[in-house]
Amino acid sequence: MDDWQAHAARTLREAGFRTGGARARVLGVLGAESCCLSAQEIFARLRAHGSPVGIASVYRALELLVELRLVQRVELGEGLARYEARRPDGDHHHHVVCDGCGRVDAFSDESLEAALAEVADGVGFAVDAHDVVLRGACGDCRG
Amino acid sequence: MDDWQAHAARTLREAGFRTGGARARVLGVLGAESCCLSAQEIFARLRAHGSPVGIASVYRALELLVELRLVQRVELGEGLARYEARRPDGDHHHHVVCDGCGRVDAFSDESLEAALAEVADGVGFAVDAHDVVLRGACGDCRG
DNA sequence: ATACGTGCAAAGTATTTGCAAACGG
DNA sequence: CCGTTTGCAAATACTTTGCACGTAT
Repeated sequence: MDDWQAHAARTLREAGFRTGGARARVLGVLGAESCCLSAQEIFARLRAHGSPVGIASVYRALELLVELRLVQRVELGEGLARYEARRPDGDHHHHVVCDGCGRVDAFSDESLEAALAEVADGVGFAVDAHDVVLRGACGDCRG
Repeated sequence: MDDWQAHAARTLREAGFRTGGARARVLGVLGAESCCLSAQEIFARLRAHGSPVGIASVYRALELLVELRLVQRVELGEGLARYEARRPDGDHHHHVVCDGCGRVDAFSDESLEAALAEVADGVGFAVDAHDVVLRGACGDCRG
């Protein structure tokens, strides 16, 4: 569970980046959370924790982590971006969003992944990531 | 091809909305375009065409059209929303985005849709829409 | 005539950028 | 030490809201 954080820190160092300070604290927050967080949420948690981190540093750290493929950027139709750790395997999932209350659940499915892999070969791009978002009404909001 | 525009106008009227003015002009732009446009792009086209439409009206029209399920809202990771006509059938597609140059292509795949339909039954939500975005390098940007 | 729609301008949020000070190696 | 990283504040960009005027029905 903490594996990812160590892996990410090592990858950063190997790529020539320093790891002290804000960058490491962002890693800490993302590593502790299983699902997607917004930049503002990460910022708020760090501040609540007493870290005098700046919002700009959070954005810069996230941008770098996405570039290094350590973090996945996700958009759920809220007009903001969310970020989550890209863990080695077994954890790959997608999201379903409630149009009524905004609730977000995660799901994963083998045959969906298989279909996606096949489609990726058909388009003319070298695909290295994908996102799926389902949209509808959750149990509480149906009626 | 123009079918959708007429269908949308009729749906609006039946739902009790008036169709003159900005609303109709937004329909015109969306109906003429096969792929996703941003609110700002729609606004720019109308202005270029000489229509003194306001950006707020474009956003309000799009919000309404999305609510009536006449338009699909799409996010491709650019930090803005895109919109495209929801045509009856045969036109359902998804997008693949180049991380290098931002180029967007469309694709569609039967077995992917089948997998999505099956997954939709498994989550606890009443799913009524889905989005898939593939991300990678286009032919020109690979190297 | 009257409620709905519209354009403009101002406000609100998320995100980016410039810069001097702080910091890691 | 020296270049990277950071926090702050200002700037951008997209989107929403308030309001008075115009318009379809």
